[in-house]
Amino acid sequence: MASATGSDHTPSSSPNPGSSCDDSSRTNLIINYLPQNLTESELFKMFVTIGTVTNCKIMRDFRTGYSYGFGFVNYQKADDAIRAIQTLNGLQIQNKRIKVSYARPPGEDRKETNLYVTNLPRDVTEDELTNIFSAHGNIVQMNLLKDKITGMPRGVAFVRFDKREEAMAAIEHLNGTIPHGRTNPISVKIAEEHGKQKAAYFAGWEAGRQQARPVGNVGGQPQGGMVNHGGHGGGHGGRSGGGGHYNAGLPLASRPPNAPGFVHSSGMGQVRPDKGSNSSRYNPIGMGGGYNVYNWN
DNA sequence: CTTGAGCGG
Repeated sequence: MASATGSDHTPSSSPNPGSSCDDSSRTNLIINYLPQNLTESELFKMFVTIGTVTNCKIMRDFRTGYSYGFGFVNYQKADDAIRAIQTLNGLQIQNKRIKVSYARPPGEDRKETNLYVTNLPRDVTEDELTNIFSAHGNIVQMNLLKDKITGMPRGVAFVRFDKREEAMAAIEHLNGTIPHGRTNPISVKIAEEHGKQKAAYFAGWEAGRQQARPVGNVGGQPQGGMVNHGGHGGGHGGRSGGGGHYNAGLPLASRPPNAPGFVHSSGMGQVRPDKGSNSSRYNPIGMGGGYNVYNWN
């Protein structure tokens, strides 16, 4: 590497820019921390500035259309994917800072990588958490929960690993153990994911609450109103992955906040406070090599 | 008792 010969180190080197070369592992990207209101059309518009996009998808709840805040973009050329990471990773969009990194190869186990950690010392820091958990794998994301009212740390955290085996190793080695210099053992287990359902339900409830009084329906089905907005761009310019249906005509959550008749519940409404972007959170960005842990900047 | 949104079609 160090030899300073002319060295045009074209990595992937495209011998035939028109045939085969289907390294989906080098062209497929996952985009994290998308703003809730971002549409696939807007996502596509951003990434097509780099190169030809063959697929663009934002993951949503099936029933409500509520965005999960991440999506996929597949490029035709691997070089464009690299440039997209270099150019768009960490870009601030509205109240979020998106992350652009390679998507995982198919077939890999990507479930159960998120850990729910409780009974932590109240004064634990992200640094300390990182030190403890990184011994068992690549920490991809971390979130120290704080009390909503007092703002004080709750001794609860989420730690997401890259691979499931790493998460399992962390459980094996850390669950029930006492952190150095402490007296209480911490609890480490797989995080439940019912939060998705809750958010989806909440979005559906929020969407339907303005057109029918919650008389007997409180807690019932979201009963949305077939809004079906969504910037259906239609084709996204080029063959943007045939699957471009946004949820198949279901109650949508993407309701304009200023829509007529929209009641902004002043007490608790707010589908998502959004917590002021990702400011004080550990959000390492994977660049280059794959989905490794890197830092912002 | 578990966040915001890190892996689909």
